[in-house]
Amino acid sequence: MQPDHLTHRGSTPFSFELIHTDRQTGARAGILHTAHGDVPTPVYCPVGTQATVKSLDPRDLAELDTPMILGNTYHLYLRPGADLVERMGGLHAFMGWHRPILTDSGGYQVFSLRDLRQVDDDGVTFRSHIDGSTHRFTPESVVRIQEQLGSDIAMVLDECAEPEDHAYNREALRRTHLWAERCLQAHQRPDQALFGIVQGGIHADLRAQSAAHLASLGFPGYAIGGLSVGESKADMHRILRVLNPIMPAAKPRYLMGVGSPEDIVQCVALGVDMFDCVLATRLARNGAVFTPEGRVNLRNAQFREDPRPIQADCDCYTCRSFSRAYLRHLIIAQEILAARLNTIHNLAFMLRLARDVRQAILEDRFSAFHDTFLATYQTADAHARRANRDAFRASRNTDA
RNA sequence: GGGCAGGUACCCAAGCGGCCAAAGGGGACUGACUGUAAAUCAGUUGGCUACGCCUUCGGAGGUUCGAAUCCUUCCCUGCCCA
Repeated sequence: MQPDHLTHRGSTPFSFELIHTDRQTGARAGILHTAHGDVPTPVYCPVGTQATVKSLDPRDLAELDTPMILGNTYHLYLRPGADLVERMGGLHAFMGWHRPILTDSGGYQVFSLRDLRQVDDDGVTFRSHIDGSTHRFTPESVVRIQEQLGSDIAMVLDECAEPEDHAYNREALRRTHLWAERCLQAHQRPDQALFGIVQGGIHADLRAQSAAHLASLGFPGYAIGGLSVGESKADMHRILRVLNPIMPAAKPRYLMGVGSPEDIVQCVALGVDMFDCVLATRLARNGAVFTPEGRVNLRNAQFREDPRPIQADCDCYTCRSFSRAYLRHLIIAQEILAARLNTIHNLAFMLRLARDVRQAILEDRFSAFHDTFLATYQTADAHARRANRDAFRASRNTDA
């Protein structure tokens, strides 16, 4: 369907081409060559956990020029089942998306579904969030499931931990390293890349140790997991600063589960090449949209009769066609179109941001881009927060 | 004209002597959301010179230490009978 994205490369279809490093910041621009086509980096990947980017279809994603999306091992294993997806021709064919797919291993569910699972050195046992049935995940089974799904990039099973507790993170790290080796051993599919995942919470010593150990195993790409799970931005940035100089420069760095628009800009400056995040799509479904001036909650009464599009200079279908007043109406009326139109805009915003960032890097002007973007975006954000805080205080004063 | 059932906050609706500024919905308003158990979740929703006071349960009057709750009367709504 997209011949331009089908660049097969024999038995080693995956590679990372580092094209340019920004002179001032060290931010990187490159290309991921995958079995289903090339992905320019830095890249932001929309999340399609259950073989769909919620509320959109592949045509929408193609129109947005989405380079790559995520799927999820845990969720697709439970429903509809990896065997079924395999019989249906693999995840790409099953969901009608023929560009690259990255699958998460279920490591995040170790964190998000922590009340429903038990971890031991050999793997993780989940009680299904759907029907309560018991399911065992091991490094080998997780690799096998992802091979059945046929994603272009698969992830090792890892233990995404609460970021604070040093002792627990050391244990989780030990297991994650054990599992990384076993995943590598088990992995067979030559048209699929398997990435390792650096863990270690907010602890620089553990992170350094993890990065070194995984590098010694020789993965084609490295993810940074266990961030943006409750720790402060300062901690997240500190850890990225620790990792930036010690992660293999020739391999892609994937910051899992991040982030917001400002996260993308800030973390690219700290050497990250790949991102994925549910934030854009989830916020969209809950009525919040991105603008260059910051996040806007379209439910707010101030937009009731606002004839403007979300963002005047945005070329997405939503901004070309609809007013804030209409979008607000759809949200308030709980119409499904609201989710779709808002999602289209938020993804357009994120994907454009990644493209703009990349262009700025290629032209050695990323530093200025970074400063300008954050000054505009964070100022608006700060204004909004201050206004909210004042309103909150005022309401407290009135109540008390 | 007679009989019956009703009139409670923005709407619907519980309460039927004190624990009632008044349950529960809805609506409205606000916030949160970062490898998706999320088209979800949380808070606010009479006023004020606020650890207390003022106004409010159709209107007016009364009983009572105390009334949304009991009594009288008037107004209004619905149904039934003339």
